[in-house]
Amino acid sequence: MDYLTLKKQVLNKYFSRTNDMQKKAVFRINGAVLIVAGAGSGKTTVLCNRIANMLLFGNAYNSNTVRELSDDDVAFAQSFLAGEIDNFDAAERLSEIFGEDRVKPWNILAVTFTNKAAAELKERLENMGADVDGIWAATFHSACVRILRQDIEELGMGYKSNFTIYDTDDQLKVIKTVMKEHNISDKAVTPKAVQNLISRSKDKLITPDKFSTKGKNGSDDYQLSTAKTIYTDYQARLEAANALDFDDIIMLTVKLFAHCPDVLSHWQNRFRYIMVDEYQDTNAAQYKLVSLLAEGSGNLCVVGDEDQSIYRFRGATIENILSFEEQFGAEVIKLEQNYRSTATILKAANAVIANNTQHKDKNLWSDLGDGDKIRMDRFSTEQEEAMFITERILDGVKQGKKYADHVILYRNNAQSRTVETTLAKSGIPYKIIGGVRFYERKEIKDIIAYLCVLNNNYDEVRFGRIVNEPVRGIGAATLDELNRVVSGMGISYVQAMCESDSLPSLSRKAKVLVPLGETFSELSQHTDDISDGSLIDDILDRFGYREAMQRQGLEGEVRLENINELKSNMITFAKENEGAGLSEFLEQVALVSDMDSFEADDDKAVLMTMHSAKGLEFDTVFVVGAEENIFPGYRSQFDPMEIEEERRLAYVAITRAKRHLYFTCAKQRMLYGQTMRNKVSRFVVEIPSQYMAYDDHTAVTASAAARSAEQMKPRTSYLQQQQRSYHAEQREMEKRVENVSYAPGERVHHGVFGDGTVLSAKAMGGDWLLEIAFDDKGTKKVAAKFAKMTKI
DNA sequence: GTACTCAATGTTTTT
DNA sequence: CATTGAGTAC
Repeated sequence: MDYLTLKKQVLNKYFSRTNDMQKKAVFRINGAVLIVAGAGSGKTTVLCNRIANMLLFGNAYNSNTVRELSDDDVAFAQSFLAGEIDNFDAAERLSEIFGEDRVKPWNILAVTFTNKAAAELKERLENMGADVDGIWAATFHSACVRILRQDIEELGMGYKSNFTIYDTDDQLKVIKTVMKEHNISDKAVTPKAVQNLISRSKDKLITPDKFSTKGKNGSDDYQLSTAKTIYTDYQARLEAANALDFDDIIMLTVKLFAHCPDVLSHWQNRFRYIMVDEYQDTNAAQYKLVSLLAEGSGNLCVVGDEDQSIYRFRGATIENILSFEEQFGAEVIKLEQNYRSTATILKAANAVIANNTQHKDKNLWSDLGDGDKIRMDRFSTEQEEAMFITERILDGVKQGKKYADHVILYRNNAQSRTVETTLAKSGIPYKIIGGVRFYERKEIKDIIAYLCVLNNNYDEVRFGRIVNEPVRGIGAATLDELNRVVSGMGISYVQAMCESDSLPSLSRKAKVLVPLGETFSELSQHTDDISDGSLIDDILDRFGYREAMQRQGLEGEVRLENINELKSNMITFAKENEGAGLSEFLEQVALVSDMDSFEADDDKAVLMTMHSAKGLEFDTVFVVGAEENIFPGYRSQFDPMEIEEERRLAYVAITRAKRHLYFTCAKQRMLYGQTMRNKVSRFVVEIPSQYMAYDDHTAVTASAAARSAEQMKPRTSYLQQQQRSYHAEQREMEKRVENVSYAPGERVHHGVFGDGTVLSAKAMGGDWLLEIAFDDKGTKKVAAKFAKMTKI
C-alpha cells in the first residue's frame, strides 16, 4: 500500500467516531471555517477531535508529501488499522509517523462560553492522549483577563496589572454614587437603565466620549445626555480604583490590541489557531477582538448555531454568525445530523424555529425513531402543575430512570419556588442551578471585599462595603472624607487610614482608623500565599468579623459555615493552580458562574432556567409556564425581534430533550404576588398537532367517578380552540401587514398612546417596526400589527 | 452614628 | 413576593 493511502486510512480510522461532515471539520484546520452545528450534532466531539488532529497530525490529511516508512512503522500502522492498538496508546507513535506541521499546544486558543466547557474540553483532550500543556481553553473574559494581567500597563492609562474586577452590584454602587454627586434623581433615570446603557455601549466599543446623546429623532435626548455624564464619571472612577467591569475586560483588550501593535503581534504570534465556540452569542467587541487576533494567521474557526442565540439582551449580535462566511471568506461546514433527540422532538423544534425571519434554512434530522409525542398539559393552578411534574418524575424513576434524567426548565428564576416546594414535599432529590448564588451571599461578598482591598488598596467600592462591617463607628461622613482624601492626594485607603492622625479632617477618628489601616497594611503583605486559607481566618479574627457573626447566633453560624466553604474553595484553588496568589483567586471568583459547578453525576432532578440549559441534554424535559406573558415574556410581546429571541430560547429548550418533552401551563397562576391568567404559549401552538398530545386537566372535577368518565373523552377542546384562534389571528395579521405600509412623516393612531407621527418604519419579522413621536406620550417603538395601529 | 421598622418598589435572562 | 430604601427613634 502506498504512503498516502495508508496515511488516509490511519487518519480516518483514528477519527472513525466522527461522521463524514464532522471529519471535514476535523481535517480542515487552516483558514477561516464556519461550523454550523445544529443542536445535538456533536459539536464538542468535533472541537475536541479537531484540536487533537492539529496537535497529533497537523495538516497531514490534506498534504500530498510522500514519506519513506520503515517496515516497523508500516507494521505499527497496520496493527492499528486492524484494531489491535487503541487510539490512546497509538497516538504518540502515529503522530511521529504521519504528523506534518503539527501545531504546538501553546499556539491554540479555544474560546468557550463557560469555564466549565473549557475544563471539559481540556479533559477530553487529555483522555485522547494529546499533550494539552499550554493550550488556552478559556472564556472570552478569562482569556482577556490573562492578557490584561500581562499587558494592561502598556495602555498607559491608570490601570495596573493587579486590577480588580467589578461585578454588576459594584457597578450599580458606583453609578449611584456618581448620580448622587451630580444630583441626578434616580426617578428621572434609573441606575439600572444607566448600567444597561453603559454595558451595551461597551459591547459596541463605544467609549464615554463617543457616546451619542442624540435620541431617535436626531435631537439631544435628556436621558442619554444624563447617561453620558454618568458614564464619563463612572469610567474615571473605575480607572482610579484600578477596577474593570465585565465589559471593560473585553473592551480594554481590544483597545490594547488596537493601540499597541507590538502587543497585538505578540499575541497574534502566540495564537496561530483560534477557535470560538457558541459564536452566535458573541457581541461586537468580541467580534473585533477575534478579528484582530486572527488577522495574523488567518486560522479562525467558529462554531455555532444562529437558532440558539439567546443572549441578545446582553449585546450578542446574531449578525456575527450570519455574516461570518462573507466577512472572512470562510468555508462553511454544516452538521445536520442530531444524535440526541427523537425525530418527533426535532421536527417540533424545526417547526417552531421556522417562524423566525432571522434564520437560515437547515435540515436537522435524527435517525433515533419517532418516539413519544410531545405533551402539553394544562392545569388550574401552578401547584397542580408542579404536582403533575412530581408524579411524572416518580413514575419515571419507577420505570428505571434516574432523578437526574429529569430537568425542569423555566423562563425566570421566580418560577422555581412552587416546583421546589412540591418536589421537597414528595421527597424527590433536586438541585437548583442559578437563583441566589453562593458568591452573592452577603457574608461571602464581605469577605471577598476584604480580600479585594488587601489585594488592591485603592478599591473604592469594596472598601466602602466593609469599612464599617462589622460596625466600628465609621459612618457616611467619615467615609466621604476618606474618599475625598484618597482621590485628592492620590494615596490608597490603607495609607489614608494609617496617616489619619496627621490629617485634620480625619484626626477625630484616628483612634479607630489608624489600627484598622495598620491591620490592612499588615495583612496586605501576606497575599502571596493562600494555600492554607489562613488569610480568611486572619480577616475573621483581626477585623472582628467572626465575633460579630457569633453574636448573631444561629444565622451567624450558617454564615461562618459559608465562609468556611469559601476558605476551602480557596485552598482547593491554590492546590489546583500552583503559584497562584490572591489576585488569581479573586479573578476566578469574579469570572466563575454557578453553571460551572453543575455536576451531572449526583442523582438529583434539576431545576434551572432555559438559558442555563444551553449545551446540556436530558432524557425528560419539562417546560413549565408555557404561557403568553411568561414565555414569551410580556416585555417581548411588542417587539418582533424580541419574540424571535424568545423563540430561539424555545428552540433551545425543546432540543434539550432526548426522548420525552412536556410543556405545562396553568389556567391561573401567582407570580410576583399577582394572579394572572394567560393563554397557552404561541410556541406550543406552533408545533404541528400531529407531534402533540394535549391534555387539559382543568376539566377534571374533584369526584373520582367524574374523573374517569372525563378521561374517556378527549379533553383537547380548549387547546384546539387556542390553536385555531391563534392561526386565524396570524392570517389576519399577515393580511394587515401585506396591505398596509408605513413611511416616515405619516400620522397614525394608537389605542393607548393616542396620535403621533411616524419617525421611522422598518419591515421586520413580518411586521412593521415603527418609531412614533406621540403627541403626548413621547417617542416609542411600536410593532404595528400587535399594537393595532391605524393611519389617520 | 446606629438600629430598627415599615413602606415602596420592581421585578428576565448572565459572562 | 422579597428585597431594598427611607424614615424614625435611640
